[in-house]
Amino acid sequence: MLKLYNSLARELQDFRPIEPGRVRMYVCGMTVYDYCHLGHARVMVVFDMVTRWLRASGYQVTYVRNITDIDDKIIKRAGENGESIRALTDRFIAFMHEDAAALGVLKPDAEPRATEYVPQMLGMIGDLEKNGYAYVAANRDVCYSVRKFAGYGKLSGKSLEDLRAGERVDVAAGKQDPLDFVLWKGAKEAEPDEAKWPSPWGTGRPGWHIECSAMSSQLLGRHFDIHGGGQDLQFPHHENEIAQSEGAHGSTFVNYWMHNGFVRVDDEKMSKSLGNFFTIREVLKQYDAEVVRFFILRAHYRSPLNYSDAHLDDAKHALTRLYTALKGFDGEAPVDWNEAHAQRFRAAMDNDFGTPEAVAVLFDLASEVNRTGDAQLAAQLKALGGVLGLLQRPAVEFLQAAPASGLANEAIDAMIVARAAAKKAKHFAEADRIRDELKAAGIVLEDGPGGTTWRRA
RNA sequence: GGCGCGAUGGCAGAGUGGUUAUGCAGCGGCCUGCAAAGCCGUCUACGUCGGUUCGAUUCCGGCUCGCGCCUCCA
Repeated sequence: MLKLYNSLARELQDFRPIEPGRVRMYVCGMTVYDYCHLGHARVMVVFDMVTRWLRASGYQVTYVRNITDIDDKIIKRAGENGESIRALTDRFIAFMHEDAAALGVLKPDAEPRATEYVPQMLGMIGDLEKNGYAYVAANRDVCYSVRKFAGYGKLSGKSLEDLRAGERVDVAAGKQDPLDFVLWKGAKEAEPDEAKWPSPWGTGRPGWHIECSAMSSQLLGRHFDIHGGGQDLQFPHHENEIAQSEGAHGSTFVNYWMHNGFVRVDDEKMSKSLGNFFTIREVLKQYDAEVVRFFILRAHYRSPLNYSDAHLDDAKHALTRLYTALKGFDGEAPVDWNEAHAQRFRAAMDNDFGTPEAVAVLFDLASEVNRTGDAQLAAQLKALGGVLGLLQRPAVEFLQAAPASGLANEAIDAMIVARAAAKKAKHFAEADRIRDELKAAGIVLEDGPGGTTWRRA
């Protein structure tokens, strides 16, 4: 039985889908006006892992991850670049897909773009108005009246009073309550036509939160199983989603809320506003994408994850150990779930997606493979790694994966041949010289019974 | 100020009321021409003060420190 930590209840709960055998999950994706950074990588990898584990557990999963392609920052950036909003967002969606693919993230079942669901959002705002939750503010924005929604604060654990006490934002013109948020933003003269849609409340564009309420109910139904995203979305974004969806539909929105922890740099949250972020493609110039995925999965999804070169190097060495164990085995087989390691793996994953422990099982399995040379266990190792989206390449390909600049394979092979000749002639000084030369170039030699193999350090 | 999370060995990072996490790094040994890889063995732990208990790193409370949210942010 899968247990997961439900942010809404703030406790570990047994997972029971609404419909037996079927899971419907929605995750808040990216706002596409810039490259994805490591924080985005974490969300993508974490919920990819969740999807894979649910599927491995026999569920039929429908996974939706949205794309926010209209908001203040997008309008601003497109203006700065002198390009259309569509051109800007299309470009960064393509980059996002490249990054996701590199990290072994499978495509969600649907990736709705906000701009394609404006009619559904308007319908929902209409329902909210009808139900008494929405009002038109003095500045023509349509706002949500949080005090009308009895459950406001249930996800973030905040009360309206607490929130008001810490108020540090200027109250937008015309809001009845500082915490009210915008459902529909009235159009500004200076904004491009591309950012304007007609509506019963005048020309404008959607507020940020309404898209997720509209798209999730459209694609998954009004009531679905899991809603995920980064911890920073818990408040106000997800709190507002609940207020909108439950206010409009009058029924429960989501059963389980999952929030992944932040990626940090020097013990501080990596974020756009702090400017301390590394883009995925920046990191991938230096590290193999699978190392980055492994680095993310080696920590529990709710824990903070500190980024540094030293930690990535550590992850690389660790992953190298797993691939080294797999070297020389090319058999593949589906996971044998009756086998002892697989059972431990399952127990770890069923405990709130305990990937750190699941990865530890992989290492135990690797030791066993090294000790016994058992091909079946090697296949099991590869298959279990596959459940996490790891270890699927031929071992030699990973071990010899070439960095941007480095010695060509042919040159390495030639030097190994020369060294073998020197060794045969007992010219060990010459053999060692060649080995040292390769080592200086980042190539490590390993002499085995079947000859010499190499890998990149 | 309000709300919440966390503090584990040199580093990273799990977990558990009493028995080895795991990886990297270190040390000793085996293997090797010497190495590397691998194998065997091994050293560094559970912030602090109290409480509960036969027994607490694990449960409860105080304290200290760190982090997050309360503003766009995955």
